[in-house]
Amino acid sequence: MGVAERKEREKEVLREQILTAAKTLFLEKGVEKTSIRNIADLIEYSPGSIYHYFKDKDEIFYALHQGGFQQLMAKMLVINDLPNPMDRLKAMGSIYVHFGLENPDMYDLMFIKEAPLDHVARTKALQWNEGEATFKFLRSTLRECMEQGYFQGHEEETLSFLIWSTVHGMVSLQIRRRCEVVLADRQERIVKDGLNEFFSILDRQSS
Amino acid sequence: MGVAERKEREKEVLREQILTAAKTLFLEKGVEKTSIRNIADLIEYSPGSIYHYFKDKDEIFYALHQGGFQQLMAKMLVINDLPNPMDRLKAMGSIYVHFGLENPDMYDLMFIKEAPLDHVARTKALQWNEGEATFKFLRSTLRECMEQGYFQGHEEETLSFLIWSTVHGMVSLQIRRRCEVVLADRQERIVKDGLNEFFSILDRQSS
DNA sequence: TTATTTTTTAAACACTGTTCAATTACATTT
DNA sequence: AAATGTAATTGAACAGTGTTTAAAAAATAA
Repeated sequence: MGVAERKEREKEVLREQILTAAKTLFLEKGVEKTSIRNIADLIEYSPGSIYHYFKDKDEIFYALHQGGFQQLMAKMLVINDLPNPMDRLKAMGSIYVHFGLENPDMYDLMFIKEAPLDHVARTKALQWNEGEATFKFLRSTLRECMEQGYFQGHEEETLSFLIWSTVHGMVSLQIRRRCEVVLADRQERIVKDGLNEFFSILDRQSS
Repeated sequence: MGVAERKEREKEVLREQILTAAKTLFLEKGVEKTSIRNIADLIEYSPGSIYHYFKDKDEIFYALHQGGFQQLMAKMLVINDLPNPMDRLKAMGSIYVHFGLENPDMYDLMFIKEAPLDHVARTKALQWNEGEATFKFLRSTLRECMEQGYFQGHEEETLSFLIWSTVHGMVSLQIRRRCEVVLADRQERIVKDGLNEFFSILDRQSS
């Protein structure tokens, strides 16, 4: 009687096909220009059939953004090698910024676009788990830094938010093309240079 | 023979009507949900007529974003009262953040949305003048701070970008609903609290 | 008045996300 | 093997989008 299980698996296969097609199109054209009909064309199904696997377009891009968080988290895990928490904190910053610069569309979806958060808001009950897990990771690293005497007089959660904001700010200004304000020959390097300035400030935050 | 001038004025009046209608709709529904047909309905013209005054939708929202920069710049000018450049720098940060929190849709248009920069890119020759003027204002304030001994060992343009990124990061994470990661009762205050943590770090950057 | 230019319009084009009744495919029961 | 019931799939339709264009209307100039 394994037929129900088999059908369940087949359903999962098609769900993955939809996501793969969506990701392919999204990475070459962006979210807005990836239509349900485009996705349907690519997997050779009718547009309506997509709606048997996802309740709307936002849910598709929510699922893609989840994949992005898995990618980012996998990269983050290598910092566990570093014994010094301050080194870990800076490594997290580097990984985060590089992920954003190398995967601008995925970063955009994860941290700028409205679609994933719209989906979270509609399917109430849960919060934005993906962001929460990443933020907790930053918080715990910062806590260890504070235990070693860094950032005295600061509040852990607020300072975590401030640090996240700094790296997010740089990456998102770059992705959304607001770096035109700096000299043309600097635009390529401004985020990496900014990150190093940030590190030198962080280093000075010990007692 | 002032007829050409009169017609020029009349054309300008209608242009302003379009912008006023666009701003009204945009502030209550956002950019994406403000359609050319909506705007046309509001000013009681046909949709096609809009295109005699603006070459496309992006140009309309570019014009609105210009208005936002005028608003922000007007608020910024009051800092000239402060004699201490470090006070001015912090006041700029406060004004910037408060502007973003009080005018989230306009901030979004100015610093996050693609539309205005798409228009800048299409009408080549010029860069993003609005952003550039604001950035220069920050740079000159920071330069004065550095002349007074703050931020030694830092590079002016890069540090300006870093500071801008920090405040932009906080505001944009809030506007795009990524602040759900902090405790619910903190979400209202997290940006203002973060700004204060930032100020305390800035204060420590003197020799 | 006629001619010319400018402004305005309605219709069309090629799209979009989403819904839904009807059809097809498949598994279970008789 | 035939009939039944369920799940998957489809095509058409709905109500919208930005934009273009030929034609009409209005305003100005001759």
